[in-house]
Amino acid sequence: MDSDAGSASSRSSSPDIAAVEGAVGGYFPSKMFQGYFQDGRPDPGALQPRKECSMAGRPKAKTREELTKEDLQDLRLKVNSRERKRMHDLNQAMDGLREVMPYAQGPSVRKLSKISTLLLARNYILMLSSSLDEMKKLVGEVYGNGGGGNQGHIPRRAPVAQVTTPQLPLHPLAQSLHSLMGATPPAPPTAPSAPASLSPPSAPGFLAFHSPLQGLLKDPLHLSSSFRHFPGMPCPCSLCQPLAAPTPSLHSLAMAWPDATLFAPYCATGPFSDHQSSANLRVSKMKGTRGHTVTRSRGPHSHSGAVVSPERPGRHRTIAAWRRTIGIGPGPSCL
DNA sequence: TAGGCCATCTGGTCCT
DNA sequence: AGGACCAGATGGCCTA
Repeated sequence: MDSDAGSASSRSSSPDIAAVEGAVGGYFPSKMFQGYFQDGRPDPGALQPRKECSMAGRPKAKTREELTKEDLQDLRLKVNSRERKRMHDLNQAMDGLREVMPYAQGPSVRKLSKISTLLLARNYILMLSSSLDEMKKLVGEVYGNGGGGNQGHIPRRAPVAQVTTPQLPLHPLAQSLHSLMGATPPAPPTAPSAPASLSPPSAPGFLAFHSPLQGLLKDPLHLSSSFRHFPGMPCPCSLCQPLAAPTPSLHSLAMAWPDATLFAPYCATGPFSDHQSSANLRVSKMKGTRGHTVTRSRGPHSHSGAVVSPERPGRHRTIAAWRRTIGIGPGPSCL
């Protein structure tokens, strides 16, 4: 019944999950890849002694033809176990990616599907890249033509949101930037900003989320104290209510729904272009059905049993259904 | 009930 | 030879 006979396999194709999780915030640091190469990859040196030992203490290994039915079964179980572990590691890496994605996370939120995670990650990277380029342009325009020897350094340490005060004529890009920054009200001088644990460590400041307190105050549904608020992400709080027409500006990047920005390429060309599941964002209110680790047998060959605790997906709700539930308007046409 | 998503098994291929 | 990787097949769970 136990198909996990090979669980003690010393080889792994995946990064050491403990090493990855031990990294700050579970983010994707170089540590991850260090862990991958140092801990996850096969270590010939570590294997060598065992091999020698086994060779010394045992008769010559059987050839394929010499393997008995039991031997073949054991081999098959070992292979199955390795494959299972490989897929589990892959899923854990996928979870690590989900953790840093700009999308609501919490016990009451359905996690992104694999394909959605990958597509969102891709578009998120593209969005950050374009935002960074725009930021560079903006900084260059603001400080590059001052001519008064101010080039090359920021004249004051105030946040950008304070730089763009009403007294100053705002460059259109600066206005967009201000809109972005304005999504997060200035914190009191002594009050700490949003906990770092709630922000992707590498996300630029202008992409930071609303503070948890603000989200709680603005969130009429009180979805969850751990509900993350991201600019541009589907969020029931009043700040995120306006639906902006999808334009390439920073402002729209901040205010548009993810399916209009991060998911736009997918909506246009992906398999979800037909109906409500376009964004394939699942939201669940079913506590207890998500994130649980259960043991069950599945698949046509589950005769071997002991299928290793796969994570069971909870109830699925498309983002369209989620919108209906929380009473916000329809999204872009792709939905 | 259909479709989407998922986990698992399995056999083949490639690499060390 | 053994392991990693891959893709196909299969069946379960869930939502619309």
